[in-house]
Amino acid sequence: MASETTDGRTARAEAQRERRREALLTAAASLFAQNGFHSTSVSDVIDAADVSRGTFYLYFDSKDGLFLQLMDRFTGRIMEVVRVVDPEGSDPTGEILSNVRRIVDVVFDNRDLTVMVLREDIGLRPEVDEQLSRFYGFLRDMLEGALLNGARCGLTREVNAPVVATALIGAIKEVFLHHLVIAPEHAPTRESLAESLLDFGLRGLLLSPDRG
Amino acid sequence: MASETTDGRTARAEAQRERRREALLTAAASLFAQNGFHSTSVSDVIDAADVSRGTFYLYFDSKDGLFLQLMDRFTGRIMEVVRVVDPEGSDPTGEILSNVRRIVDVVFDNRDLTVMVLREDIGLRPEVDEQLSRFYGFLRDMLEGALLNGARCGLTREVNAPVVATALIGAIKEVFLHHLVIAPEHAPTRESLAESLLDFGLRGLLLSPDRG
Amino acid sequence: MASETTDGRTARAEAQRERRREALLTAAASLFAQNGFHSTSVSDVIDAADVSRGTFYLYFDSKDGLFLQLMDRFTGRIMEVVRVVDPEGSDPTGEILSNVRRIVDVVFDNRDLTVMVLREDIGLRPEVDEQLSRFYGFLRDMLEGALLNGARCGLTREVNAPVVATALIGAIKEVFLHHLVIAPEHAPTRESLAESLLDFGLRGLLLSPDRG
Amino acid sequence: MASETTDGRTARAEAQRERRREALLTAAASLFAQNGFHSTSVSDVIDAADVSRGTFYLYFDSKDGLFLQLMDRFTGRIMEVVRVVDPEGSDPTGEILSNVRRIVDVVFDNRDLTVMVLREDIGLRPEVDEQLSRFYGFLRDMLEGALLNGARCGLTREVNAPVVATALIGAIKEVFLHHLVIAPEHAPTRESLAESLLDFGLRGLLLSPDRG
DNA sequence: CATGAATGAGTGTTCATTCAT
DNA sequence: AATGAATGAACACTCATTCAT
Repeated sequence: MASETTDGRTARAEAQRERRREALLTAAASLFAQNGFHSTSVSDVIDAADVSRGTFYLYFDSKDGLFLQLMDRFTGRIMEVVRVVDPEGSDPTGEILSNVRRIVDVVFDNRDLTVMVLREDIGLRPEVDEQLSRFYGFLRDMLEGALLNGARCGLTREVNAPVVATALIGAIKEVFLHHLVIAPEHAPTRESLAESLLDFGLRGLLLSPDRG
Repeated sequence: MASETTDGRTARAEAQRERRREALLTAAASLFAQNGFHSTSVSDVIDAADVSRGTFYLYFDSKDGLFLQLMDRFTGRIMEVVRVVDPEGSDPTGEILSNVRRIVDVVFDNRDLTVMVLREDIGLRPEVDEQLSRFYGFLRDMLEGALLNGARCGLTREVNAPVVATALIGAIKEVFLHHLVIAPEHAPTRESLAESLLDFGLRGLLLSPDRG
Repeated sequence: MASETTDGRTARAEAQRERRREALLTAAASLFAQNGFHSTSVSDVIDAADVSRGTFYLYFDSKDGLFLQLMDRFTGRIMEVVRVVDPEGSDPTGEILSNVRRIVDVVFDNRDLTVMVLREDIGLRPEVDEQLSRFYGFLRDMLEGALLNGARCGLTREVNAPVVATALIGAIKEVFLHHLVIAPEHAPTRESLAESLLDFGLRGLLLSPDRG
Repeated sequence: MASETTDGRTARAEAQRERRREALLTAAASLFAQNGFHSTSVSDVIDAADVSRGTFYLYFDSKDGLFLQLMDRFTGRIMEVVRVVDPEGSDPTGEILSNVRRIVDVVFDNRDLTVMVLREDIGLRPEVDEQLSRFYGFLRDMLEGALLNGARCGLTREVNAPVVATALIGAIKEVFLHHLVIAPEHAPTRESLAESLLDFGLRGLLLSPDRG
């Protein structure tokens, strides 16, 4: 009985802890996305989450630590939904489209996280860098692999895979950033966005590749 | 004679001024590129330029003013070098390649400025925003115009011009950022970089455009 | 019990806060009185109050805000103590004397505040101005009203009320400033000061009013 | 001849010097009057006088030195026009009125200087203090003497001379300050101002001195 | 576990004064 | 004599982090 009560208490406390934690993360994501990391103070975050100053540091090591956890969430969710495409499978471009669609879904369902990460620059703080490098490295490897596979199977042209992979990542980032931050009022539907991205990436612009 | 002496003195003073100014701009560009705007203090800049605190404010209104001037330099140099492409001219893709080559030249000759600008986020400080918006707006207009013209002349496929223009800008930014910051040791030659960019942008990835 | 403990803690914390606050206000009043607003830096104040830099801004918005609060204290205490004089009452000059005595008391009990306010000039900082205007406006209205009432009842001569009210204020200010700052060693007693002020204000200098 | 030429040059140079000096003094008086000593920078002064930075320090030791010279001008002009009143002369109150009129004239003819001095507080900078003390001491002595003389001759009542002298000075200062700074639009004529001051000072407010 | 008062290093900026030309 | 570029100490203020309660 006593232990059950204690468990009950512990459970309630645990739930409370989780709620607080989530409140802080959500508030921070929103603020970081809206005003950037530097312009968001710990005060802003604890005010928005309605949590005391000291409590903040019970949940996170530092402002940087909070940011890293948020970034972790985002990169994790993206990496979860990206699947290796088998170029010799029955429908490789369909698989690519599925990947893009799933990414678009994660992005649209985590706007604040996305904007926050897209805004963060590489090369400034070591820990952030390390994580972002891992993330973009993962994406780049995925894309490079697909490009090489595609070329090997005669599906795609032979291209400078590292450059093109980087370019594709940049293209995707910019399109998302544009529609989430700069001109959110003109945001297309998820489906049309996914198709435009794919269309652009796969087919390029020339009417016939032989004319260039 | 007297006036010549005076002129000589004035000219020498003027030259000295210009040297100081340049020292400050160069030092600042390097620091902003390396550590970002927020992590670079005025103290860092004046230490690097070996100039006193007060002198800094003789040359620039504020830290923001300095940043804006640097950004101006970069955006100005890029915009100087981009020419409208006539899709009905004798060699439109050649003209595009020339544009890309000139941009690559400006970027490689102004690494610090490039990195500094590429790192700067839109949506945080109004004055910076305004200028960046103008810059990217200019690029986007240029690209959209080219896409529409190309489509009208039957040179390129009809695409969602705004999205594709945005994607192209992102692709270019990421490639530059990657080669200047993330993996400078793997930087390709200017020429191969220009060609890869063009190749990617114009031709896409699929072997035949009909296969998508 | 638990709540009592909590209350006790809260109360103790509250008292500590109030002590700090008072230390800052007192230190600042003394420094402002002695060296003036401009020559007193925030560093001076926090050194005198033995408080850290950040703590200062926990209690006051700004150096200006601190000054305004001090001014508020003084003007408030004076205005609390001034009563409208009924010229048709049984002893109007007695009531005036009471007012003067009460003012003298506030002044002598708040030397630093008095000196600080008397030294502050109108016409330089808007917020200070506003408050000083209200204060002197209050005094002027009081005096003008008394002069007009007095004249209506045949108690005083008809005078240029606005000018005379201003002159009386100046007279009082100068006398206080003189005795508090310039020659504090010759300071008369409160009583004799009050009487001299009144004597001067009410009766003027001529032996007989008919001789001027 | 040569010496005449030199003299001519010297004279011209001297005149030029004097003109510059005057330009600086005039500009400074205006700025000090309008914005106060602390809010007026050396830059403001040299801009207004159209003189270079270095030149300023050829004419004045420091910003403080400039202020002292201006104060000197004002106190000198006032002290020049104040004459000792002979209480046993044929028209002592007439002489007092003449004094007041002359002071009013100096004040109205040197508004900037007057405002500047009236705004300056005693007790902050030693050199300014010394001079202001001399000035107000002079006025006070003058007034105290007159009061004692007047009382001795049976012209005025016996009053607490030091207090009343101080009060009179304060009254005059406040009235001038009020009409020059706070409400210049309601400024009375010189004559009516002089009369109001005198009327107030000499006759006080009570209808009959016996009724108080 | 939760609190919020306290901290102090650090920020961008100003300005009276100096001095080489 | 005249200039104006250069100086650097000083300023008001911020904010991530700590810790006694």
